[in-house]
Amino acid sequence: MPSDGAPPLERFRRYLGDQELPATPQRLAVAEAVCQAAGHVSVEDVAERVRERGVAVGTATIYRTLDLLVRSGLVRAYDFGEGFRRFALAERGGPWGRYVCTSCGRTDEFSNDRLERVIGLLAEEVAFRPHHHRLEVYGLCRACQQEHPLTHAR
Amino acid sequence: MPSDGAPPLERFRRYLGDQELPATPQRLAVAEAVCQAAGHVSVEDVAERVRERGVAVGTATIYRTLDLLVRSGLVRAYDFGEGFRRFALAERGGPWGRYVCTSCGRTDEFSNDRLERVIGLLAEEVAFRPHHHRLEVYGLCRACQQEHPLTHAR
DNA sequence: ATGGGTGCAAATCCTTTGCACTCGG
DNA sequence: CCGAGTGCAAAGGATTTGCACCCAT
Repeated sequence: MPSDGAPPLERFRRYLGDQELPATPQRLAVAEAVCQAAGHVSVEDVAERVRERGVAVGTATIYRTLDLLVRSGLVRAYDFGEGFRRFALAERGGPWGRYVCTSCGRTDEFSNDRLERVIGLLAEEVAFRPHHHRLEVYGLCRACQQEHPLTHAR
Repeated sequence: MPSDGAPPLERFRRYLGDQELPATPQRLAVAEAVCQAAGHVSVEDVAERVRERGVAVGTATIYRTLDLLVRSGLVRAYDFGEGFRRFALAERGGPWGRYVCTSCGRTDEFSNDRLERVIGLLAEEVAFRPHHHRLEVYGLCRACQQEHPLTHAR
């Protein structure tokens, strides 16, 4: 149910309406900040974006609104092991896989239909109904395969 | 290079030797606690296990030793979004996938050769050399598909 | 004696919570 | 006037760090 044809912000408005929650300027500003961001934003990123648009929103409200966005299914929370969470629009068809270089830390996103299909089939075998998934592949990126023979990162 | 035929503790000893680091009783106790644990242990779990064996180890040392274990490649750190990290032996052939029920929170581990092969092939296409990977599939477990039409969890 | 490892406690950092204030109805 | 949403600051938890102490070399 997280996705249909309407623009993200409109969907959020609708969600708020359904839940009998007021669509305050702060909530909309936070939602807009996350929706217009390219990748996975941190709470700090959101605060910065919101501030740039001239809207003052307290940290607590940002966290509370992100929670709403996640509950609404519009946004998804990620934990990349950085010690804090990131948030991103839960676009249907968006990338759900990442290559993480354990040497330089650089990451690259991807997604693949065949892989997705295999995952779905496997889930079906154990009667699990998948909603979405996330794959992290750790290893060495092209550049680091030649340099550093071995290094690690937090 | 994380895996060969030797028992885990022995490999850790070897790693410490290679790095010119002393194999102190605390380090070995922590390593043993993680190696003998069945699943993914938290720092608190480790502290408890170590204490049960009558060895006194400070929290800081547990964290420092876990860091060493991760660097050695023997142990892997996981972040299941619980707000703290878990650690587990990086066994070759161990499960690397998880079904996470977004309704009841229950998880189930798995791994699959075919899937692994597809992942390897995809990585090869972009010249990424995978070392290990982790797949998280979110959705509804068999039980929750019937009850709660929709619920969410942190 | 010397360098490193440890343990304790203080310090950090992200996130949540308590509470008084404000605004719209 | 009332209830909900906010912002601030304090609280909470996990993890890291500073520093004195202790041990093995």
